[in-house]
Amino acid sequence: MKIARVIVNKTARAVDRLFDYIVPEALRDVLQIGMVVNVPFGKGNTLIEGYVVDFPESSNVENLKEIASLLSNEPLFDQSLLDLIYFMKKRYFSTYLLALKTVVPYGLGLSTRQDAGKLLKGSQLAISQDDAFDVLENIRDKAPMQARIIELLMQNDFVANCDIQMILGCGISAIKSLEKKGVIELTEIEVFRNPVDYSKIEPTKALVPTKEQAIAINRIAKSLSDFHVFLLHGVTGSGKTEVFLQCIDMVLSKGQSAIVLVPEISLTPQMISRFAGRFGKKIAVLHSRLSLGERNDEYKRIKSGEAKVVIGVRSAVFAPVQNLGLIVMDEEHETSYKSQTVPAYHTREIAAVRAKQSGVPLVLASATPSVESYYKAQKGKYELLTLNTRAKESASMPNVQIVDMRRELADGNRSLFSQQLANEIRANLDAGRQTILFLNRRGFSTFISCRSCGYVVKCPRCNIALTYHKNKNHLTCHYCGYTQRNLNACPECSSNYIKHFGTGTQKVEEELLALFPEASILRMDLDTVSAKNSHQKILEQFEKEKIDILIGTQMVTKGLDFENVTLVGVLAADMSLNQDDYRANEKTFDIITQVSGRAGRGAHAGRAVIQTYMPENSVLNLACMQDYSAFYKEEISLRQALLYPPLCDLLSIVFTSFNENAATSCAKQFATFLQKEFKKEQADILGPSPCSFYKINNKYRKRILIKCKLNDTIIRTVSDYLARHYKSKESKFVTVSAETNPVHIL
DNA sequence: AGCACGCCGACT
DNA sequence: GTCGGCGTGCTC
Repeated sequence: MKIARVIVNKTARAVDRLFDYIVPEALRDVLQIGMVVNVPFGKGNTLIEGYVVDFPESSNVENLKEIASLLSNEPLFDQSLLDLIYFMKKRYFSTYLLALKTVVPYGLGLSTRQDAGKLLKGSQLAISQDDAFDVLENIRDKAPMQARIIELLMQNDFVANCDIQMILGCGISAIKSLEKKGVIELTEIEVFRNPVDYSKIEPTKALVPTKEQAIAINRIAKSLSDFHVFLLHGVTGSGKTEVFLQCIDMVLSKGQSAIVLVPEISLTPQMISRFAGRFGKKIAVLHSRLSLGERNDEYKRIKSGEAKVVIGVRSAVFAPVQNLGLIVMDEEHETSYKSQTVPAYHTREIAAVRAKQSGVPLVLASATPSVESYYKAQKGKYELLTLNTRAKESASMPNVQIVDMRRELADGNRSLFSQQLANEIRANLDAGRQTILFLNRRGFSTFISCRSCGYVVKCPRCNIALTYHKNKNHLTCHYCGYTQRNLNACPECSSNYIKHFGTGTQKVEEELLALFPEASILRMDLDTVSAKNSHQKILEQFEKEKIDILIGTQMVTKGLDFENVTLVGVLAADMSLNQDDYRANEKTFDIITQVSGRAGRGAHAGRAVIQTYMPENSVLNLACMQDYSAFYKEEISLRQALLYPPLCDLLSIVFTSFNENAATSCAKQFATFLQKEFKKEQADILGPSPCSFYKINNKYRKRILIKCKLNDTIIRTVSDYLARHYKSKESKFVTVSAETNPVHIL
């Protein structure tokens, strides 16, 4: 009797196990690991999807049920991706199913179709998720196909009509009748069609490498058939991309494939055309704006071996390439490489596992490497390759000045702009050059406070200061969306001195317009970058329409390369320096370096002005001098002294509950248990303490933070606890989640 | 997650 | 006496 072991398509942690089924006679020779089957499950023997992971000799379970049918002709994953699924389940405290769905995105096994045209017609829900649940219950029996369409739309905001028909095998009529009922609405959206427009691509040839580039290329070339991690540390403009291109070329000539990982924000048409120019139609592009059908098409091209160079964001690290020969990870320090949902994997770790599996090199690259990676390079775990000079000789490093804002205040200047920055902006306007103004901290909100009694207007659900939106004159909670009317008088002391406070990009824009009424100004922040492609459009507008000043948040720091920008202003460096996060220094160094690297890319000398209330701060000063290794030395000794990563791992365990006491007692119990359990381990157990955002959507959140070197014992102890918790009654009131090395400790 | 079993209150 | 509420427990 042949037995298949499967992961079942049930999200609950209670069924996070492998299940055995009898393989029917007809499938005995057909069934392979990675295939999708229908299996009877539970008391009602309802059919659900199962994913084959093993063919065990025997099973401990009696009365096995039989697989009902085969759903896919070819496997969704192979043994090495399966190993990755197991690795992720363990390392990131995930379930089998969530790990599987991360490695193998939805719909992969299904047939694909070609679609042409720039506008794609599709459907999206016209009702709320909650209402959708109600509708779902009402029509599930009467119109099962419509129910499945609603389910699909509840998981994906927008799905193209043709994709719905392809995935569910339905006709247009089911979609139309949902539209008639008002459950969905059909709209046309512009999608990133055929990711690459080859008609506009000019083929390019390899450039002659600089001395430093040649050394790096040769060194990587020598390790092409070994697992080896390189850290390519190259100053901005030093030509890292050319190094990748030439290494990939060598990989291709060996008949192998390469994966190139980039942060979402760097995956611009310019970036893509650079690879397309060199490798033509051998490239595949994977990013979040592809339609389901397009993603399927790209996966198919990758799987078949037609596409040999995969360029993509975080999730592209799972691309099912044939005969992997190299993985490149650009801007390796970027925090967007860390997933924020379960399994909260770090792309760098996954890339290392895959490179090791295939016995090929991994190249990490950055102008400001993460302290973790540089530490590993210092310890000899990674090999450091350095590019110190800019590839274009004409481009010089910018002149950076730090301005003391305390002095400005003492001199009676209470505006957001120091005298010096104002003068520089004026000079730039007169010279017809462009300026970028950078306000750290995304969405640093204009909160409302009373200057008479100190009362701050907060969200009644989340206890977070509400953000003032001037154009609508209302207050909004950026966590749960709670919105209320603006206040004229303080609810505490009735004073009229209740005003908005703090600095947002809107405020900067206002003050700037008052100072320079003739200047054309463009703002780029979360409010203006909401529509699809808008980020790119704003940048194009800035470049083409010769806008004088661009004001923005983090978004303006990346990938801008405009010849005519000769001045960059950082309005309040202190905001990022004073964040409550152990990486505040690292983030600040990164941002200031990137920002000052933006100026002076062309023939004209660039200037940067950094405004701060702590002008003597060494992080700021080292960033201005672009002295990474001095910064690293300082920072690593700090991390050493306080025991922070990379000298240990941080394990965050969050307890969430509607019942405050339940969250607290559950967290306390676990903390006590861990204290006992980890006596032999070198582990610091902090808390339980309230999360920085203690109350979100009426749920209370307590956290235990474990500082330790993650090892198998610690991982097992925590995941055993999670498993036990989800079997107990307590799990009904308290949800527990664990995350390794979170990016934000909120 | 779903589904069945089972043990209590309100009905023809 | 029975119908149905949802608390409890299991799923190869």
